[in-house]
Order: sequence, then C-alpha cells, then structure tokens
Amino acid sequence: MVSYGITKGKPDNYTIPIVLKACAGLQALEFGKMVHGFVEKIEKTDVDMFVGASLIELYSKCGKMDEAFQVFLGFSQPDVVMWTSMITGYEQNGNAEKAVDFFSQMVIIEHLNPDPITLVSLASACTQLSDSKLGSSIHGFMIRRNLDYDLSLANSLLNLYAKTGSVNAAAKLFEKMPTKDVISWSSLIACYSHNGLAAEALNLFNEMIDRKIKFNSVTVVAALQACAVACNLEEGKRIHELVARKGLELDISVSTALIDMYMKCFSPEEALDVFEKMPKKDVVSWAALLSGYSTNGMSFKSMGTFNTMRLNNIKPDAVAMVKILVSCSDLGILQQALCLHDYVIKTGFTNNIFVGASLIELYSKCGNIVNAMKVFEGLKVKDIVTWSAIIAGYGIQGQGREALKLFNKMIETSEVMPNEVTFLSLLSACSHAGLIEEGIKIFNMMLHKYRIKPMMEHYSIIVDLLGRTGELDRALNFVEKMPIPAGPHVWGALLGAACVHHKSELGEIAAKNLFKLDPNNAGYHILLSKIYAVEKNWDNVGKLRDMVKEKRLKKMLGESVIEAGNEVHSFVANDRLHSESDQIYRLLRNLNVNMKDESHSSNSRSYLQGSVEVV
DNA sequence: GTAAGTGTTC
Repeated sequence: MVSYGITKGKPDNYTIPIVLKACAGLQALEFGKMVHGFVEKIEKTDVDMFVGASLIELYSKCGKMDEAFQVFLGFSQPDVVMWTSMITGYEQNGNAEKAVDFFSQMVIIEHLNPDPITLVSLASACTQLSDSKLGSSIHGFMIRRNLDYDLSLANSLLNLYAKTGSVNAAAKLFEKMPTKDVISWSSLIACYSHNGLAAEALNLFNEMIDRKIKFNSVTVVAALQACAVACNLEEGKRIHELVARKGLELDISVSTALIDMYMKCFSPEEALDVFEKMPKKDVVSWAALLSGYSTNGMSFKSMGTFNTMRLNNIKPDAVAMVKILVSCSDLGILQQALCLHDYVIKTGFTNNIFVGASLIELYSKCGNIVNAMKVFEGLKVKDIVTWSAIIAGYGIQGQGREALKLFNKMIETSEVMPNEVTFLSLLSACSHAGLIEEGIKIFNMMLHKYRIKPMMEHYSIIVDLLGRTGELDRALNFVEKMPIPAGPHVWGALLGAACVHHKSELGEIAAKNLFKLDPNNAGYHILLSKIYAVEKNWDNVGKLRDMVKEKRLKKMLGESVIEAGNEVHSFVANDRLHSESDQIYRLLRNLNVNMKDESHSSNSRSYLQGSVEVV
C-alpha cells in the first residue's frame, strides 16, 4: 500500500467501503483482496455490514460469485442490502436463476421485506429469464406496497414487459407512471420497435420531440430500429439529419444503428457513407455492414468486407461469425465453407451453439450434409436451434425420412422441446421428399401434442406438400378451412401447384387472391400466364402481359454466385426468389435473438495462414 | 458521516 506519511488513524468502517467501491469500479481484484485481508485481520468476527456489502460488490463486479457467497456466509443475520447485493451479483453475472433463488430464500425463509432496490434487481433477473409471470407479481407487490412511484423500479418493470413482448402491459405502465425520464421513454420506444410496431415507436419519438423532452443516443437507436423494421427510409433520413444536428452522429451505437437502418431500407450506399465517416469502428459496426450487404443480396461483397475487417485487426465476435457464415450460406460455396469452418475452429467458437447452427446451415446449403452432421455431433450442447438446423439440412437434401428419424431421436433422447421452426423444418422435409401422410401426421402432432399454433408458413408448406403431389382438391379444401385468412405464400403455393399440374381453374382462384394481396408482384402474373400458355389460351396470356406492362411491374433482381472449378463467379440473376429453406433459417435465427457471446476464447487472435483465407 | 438498483448498436 502507498504510504502518504499519515501515521495516525486507521481506515475504519466508513472509509473501507469507499476504497472497496473504487476497487470494484477498477476491477482491481488483487488490491481489493488485500483490503479484505486487512478487514479480516482487524475484525475476526462481526464484520460491519456496510463493509460486507462492499466486499460482495467487489467480488461480484470481478465475476467472483463464489467469493462473494463466502463473504455473505460470514454473516449470521445479513440485512436486506446484503441480500440485495447477492441478488444483484448473480443477476449481473448472468445467473438469473440463482438471483431468484436468493430472493425466495430472503422473503420466504428469512421473512425479510424487499425494498425497491431489491425489486429492481429481481425484475432484471426476470427479464433475463423472460419470466413475465413473475414480473407481473412484482408489479402487484409494488402496487400493494405503494412502491409504484419509484422511477427506477417502474423503469425496470417497463423493461421487463418490453423484453418479454408484453407491449400492452408496458404501454399501460408507462401511461400510469407519475414521473418519466429519458429511460422510460426510450424503453417504450424500443419495446414498440422490437415488437414490429414501428408506427407506435415513431409516434412516441415524435411526441418526445414535440414536448421538448430531451432524448439521447439510446432513444435514437430505438427510433432508428423502428425505421429499419418498417423499411421507412424517409423517416430514417429525417432522424439521421436530426442526430447530425445534435452531434450524436459520431456516437458508435448511433452510427451502427444508422448503418443497420440504411441496409434494411435497401440503401447500401448510404450505409457505407455512414460507416466511412465513423472515426472509430468496432466489431459491431463491421458486422452491421457485412450483414447488411447480405440483406441486400450482395453476399459476395459481404465476404470481402469480412476480409477487410480482419485486415484491420478486428476480431470477430460470435455474432459477426454467424453473420459471415450466413453470407457464405447465401453463396453456397463449399470451398469457402471449409475455410470458414477452419477459422471457427481456430478462433475457438466451436462450442458456441449459434455458430454451430450457422455452420450446420452453411454445410447443408453447400450440399455437404456429412460435414453438417459432423458439426452437429461435435456440439457439446445441442439446443432446439441446432436440432432444427440439422433437421432442415436433411430436408433440403430431400432426405425426408432421415429428417423424421432425427426428430424422433431428439424427442426420445433429449429434453429439448420442438418449436414452430422445428415443425417448419420437418414439414418442409416431408414436402421435398413427397411424404404426404407423414407431413399431415407431423402437422397434427404440432397442433395437438405440442399445442403449437401454426404460423402462415406452416399452412403454406402443407399446401405446397399437397400441391406438389397433385392432391389439388385436398389443398384447396385445406386453404378454405384455415382458421386465418390465407396469405400470399399460401395462395402462391397453390398457384405454383396449379401451374405444374395445368389446372387453370384453380390457378385463377389462387391468382385472383394473389393480385389482391400482393398486386405489385410480377411473378404471379407470369405463373398464371404460363398456365394459359399450356392451354394455348393466347387471349388471356396477352391480357396478363398487358397488365404487367401497364402496372410497370418488374421482377426482383438478386445476386447469385456459381462455383466453376476453382473460380467463383458472381452474377445477377433475374428470378432468385427467397427459397423455403432461406425462410426457415431466417425464422430459426429470429427465434434466438437473445444471443450472447459466451464461448469467446481470449487467446483467439488472427491465425490467418494460407488455407484460411476467405474469398 | 458510510453499503445494494433501471434503457444502447451487429
């Protein structure tokens, strides 16, 4: 310890917590341990609880919950603050279950009264666990104890509702809050954005501006996300100008959100412009750029960006890794897949379940199911995403029976429960392999055994399955009996089937619905005209062609890449539609948005030698 | 006189 020549006076129970807090803030574990030693030397028993709470905070901020618990055990009658310190510690170290456990012990066994701060930490733990039920009971408790005036507590509850998708509860709570700060406003805006309610989010943001309530970078990020989900370029540009005026543009999270917004609004040039103006770029901004390119059908450029990123000595995190694997999947280049897999191994992401699922997808899309299976089998932990990915993989290869076998294995040998996407993968596998009765059985199993409500995608795959095998009456009957109005993909599947089996009457029914639902899509007009052409009904063919011209419809452009020998060519194809498997994988990823960078090994630097070079 | 708590980007 440094001596300042002060010989009189020893640190006491007032000064020690201050020193410990400084250690916690600096993550200075060794120094903190010295202070701990000092405390134990002068106070063998009956350590002051203020000192105790500070010690718990020190250890938990340094990620040492076992040590924190040892300190806690040294007290026979810990008070609410000490209990709360433990709850907070577990929560902030990602062990929300333990946090809730401690809370129950404190209340049920020790009969201690939680205060607002205890409840804030408990609410954070519930958010981590997505436990909105427990959240509601916190809310009830809060009201009974007249604690609903506590701003931080209300904010953390608001956040809980926001993250668990309880939009109405969040909005209601916000309305009832007697005081609101920028966190309350930002949380509700983010809540709307994350739940796809872009108009509500932007309205709220504009209300803030109208009422001259100060917003910050967090608020702006949430508002930009709303523009991104709604593909609202105009509003996005307006917010861009606003943040530029306020000097928030150079905030790294704001610029990254701007890149993301421009990319999702299909404006890659503007996104690149923002990126290039950033004084400092981190792995998140690079990932936004490269994943944006793949969103815009420029996966080739995405791969190039990944290389530039590494040349700039930016180490990918698990999310960036997933993004680049997805770009490579879009291209379907096996040679690159092998390089990236090599890179994943060398950077120590092999046991990350999200990276694993993306690798399985990548190999499946490249047609190498053997390697996909090897990756799957090598994963220590297999969650529903990895199971669904391998099932979908077999489905794409047309190996429906294998997919069904894997599903049965999953149910028999693991605790993993199937979700919407698992069933989508299975149904798609059945459809590709022409397994009608199996597909129907799976669909019924989803409904009755697992009580999962079908999404539009499930309906359209069933229609596709029936249509593909020529069961057109059954398909139409199925559509008519759907509990929700059929969407464009359902009618599209029916139209496709009518086209294959030359049924113009059925094609007309499907097309009529499609023209209503998706009037600007040229593809449907062209499909119907193909049916007429087979019947040599040239009048109707002509009428349809005129319609397309009149509405100035164009088919969507998309990029494709072919691998020829050792060369890779990128070209623009004019009819690249998003395939079913793309959709399944996209849904699979979306169902797992709360991805955390867990297995990031610290000794992973760039190991790029010859064989690992990407594109 | 002293201890615990809320929202951000891929």
